[in-house]
Amino acid sequence: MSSKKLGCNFYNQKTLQVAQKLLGKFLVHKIGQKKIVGMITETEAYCGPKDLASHASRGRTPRTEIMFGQPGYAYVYLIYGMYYCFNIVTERKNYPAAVLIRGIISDQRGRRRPSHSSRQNRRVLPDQQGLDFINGPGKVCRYMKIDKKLNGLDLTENKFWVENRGVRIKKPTIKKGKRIGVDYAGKYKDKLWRFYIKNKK
DNA sequence: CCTGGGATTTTCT
DNA sequence: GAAAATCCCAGGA
Repeated sequence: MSSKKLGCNFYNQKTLQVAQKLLGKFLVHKIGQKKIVGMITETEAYCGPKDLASHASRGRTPRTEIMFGQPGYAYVYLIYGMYYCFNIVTERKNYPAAVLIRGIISDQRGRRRPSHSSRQNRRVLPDQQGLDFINGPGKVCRYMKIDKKLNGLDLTENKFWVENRGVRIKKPTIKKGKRIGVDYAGKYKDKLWRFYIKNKK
């Protein structure tokens, strides 16, 4: 079985590298006896203190402190009052960088979404192969049951991690695009720092 | 196809 | 007090 949890060394590489290498890796969240699993299909890189799209570009704040920490930790924040976004901290301590997980595929067909405010009990629509495509950082967190309690968690421990199951994404199947929702970021807004697997978006 | 607005709360100014 | 690394739905063309 080639199923190996990614360690600190993996995350301590250039963020643009980590963002691409995370495609095809599996996110695992263990809750009691159960695991929620999804294969990562879309990521975005947030690279260093000068990246105006990054929360860390305005320096250390209570929220962004984790981005300045060790690689391999979870950075989870709430946006628009109702959605969480999950990132993985990359690169060395004191260099603020992270990869946002924007999309996954799950093989757990027909799961009900966790109830959420007034919108309850809607199903994730499976495709013909019985896979659930989950596109968007807010939906990834809803599906994986990621919330602020996981902020600051060490992803090399045994609660929430990323593992390699031997899926290899060939270079030509990795597509690049502009990051989403960062029009305010000046010359950084058009960087092609979003990565996704061809035909899995 | 497109545009616009509501939900809801943390964060920074 | 405004904006935010979002999502969903309604309405018009």
